[in-house]
Amino acid sequence: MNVENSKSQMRKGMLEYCIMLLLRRRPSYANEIISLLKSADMIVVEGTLYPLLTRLKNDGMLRYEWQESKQGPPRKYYALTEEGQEALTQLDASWEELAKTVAILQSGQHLLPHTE
Amino acid sequence: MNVENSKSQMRKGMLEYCIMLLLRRRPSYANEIISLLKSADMIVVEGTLYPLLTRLKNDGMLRYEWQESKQGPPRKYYALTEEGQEALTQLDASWEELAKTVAILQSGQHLLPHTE
DNA sequence: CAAATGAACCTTGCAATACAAGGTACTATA
DNA sequence: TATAGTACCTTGTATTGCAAGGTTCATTTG
Repeated sequence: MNVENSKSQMRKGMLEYCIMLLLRRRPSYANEIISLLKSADMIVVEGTLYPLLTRLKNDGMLRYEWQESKQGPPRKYYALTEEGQEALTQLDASWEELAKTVAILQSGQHLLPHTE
Repeated sequence: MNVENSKSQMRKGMLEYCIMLLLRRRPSYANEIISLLKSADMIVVEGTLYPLLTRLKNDGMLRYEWQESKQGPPRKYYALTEEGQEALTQLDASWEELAKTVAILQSGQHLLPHTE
């Protein structure tokens, strides 16, 4: 992921950002991520999440580790890499900017001098 | 546009919202919208904007009106319809929610009780 | 007055991606 | 041993942002 592109990505979706925020706290596996996001009122489904996790892993943002579970099959725990942590820091900044932009648009300060 | 769908849309892009925010202030035409968004640090290009305006118009959110210009060809001024204004109010609320969700995720309050 | 420039409009094709739907494998329980 | 539950993943479709290219009209310039 390059940072130039991040604002563009952010326009499309907050999802990557939200998932990385989750993983900043602690490693997690797909079904847990879905539950956690649901508990934060953000809906995600498997068909969205799996490709996204793979994408982030291929971009070097995440790595995973198989871990046995006491109930059911083993789980693939994803965690942020060093690179992922740095990227996330930049996404934090992008989110700040985006929120600021929206605030400006909401307040109407975007008005240009009347050039007519 | 149905409101059920709006949060989903918002995940993908803030663009519709931002454009409707602009038009809440006053009617505007495509090139001006691009300039205004640029001045608010949000990049949009023609190939994105025209289809989007058409979509919003077809959904009943916008209407337009031709207006002569002192320089160059006439301009198509877009404005929010009644319905568009109502939808925008709901988008305001969706944005609130999204921002709150992000805040929760940033703070780590999303952690579920450890079910192991 | 012809040509170039600029400002407005719009369309087409591509790539990314969210989601619905469906599929596989392992574990535990009935 | 069959069913349910939990985990993994893939495929196909629809949306949509964007790059690139195209048209029209008015003004300016050669």
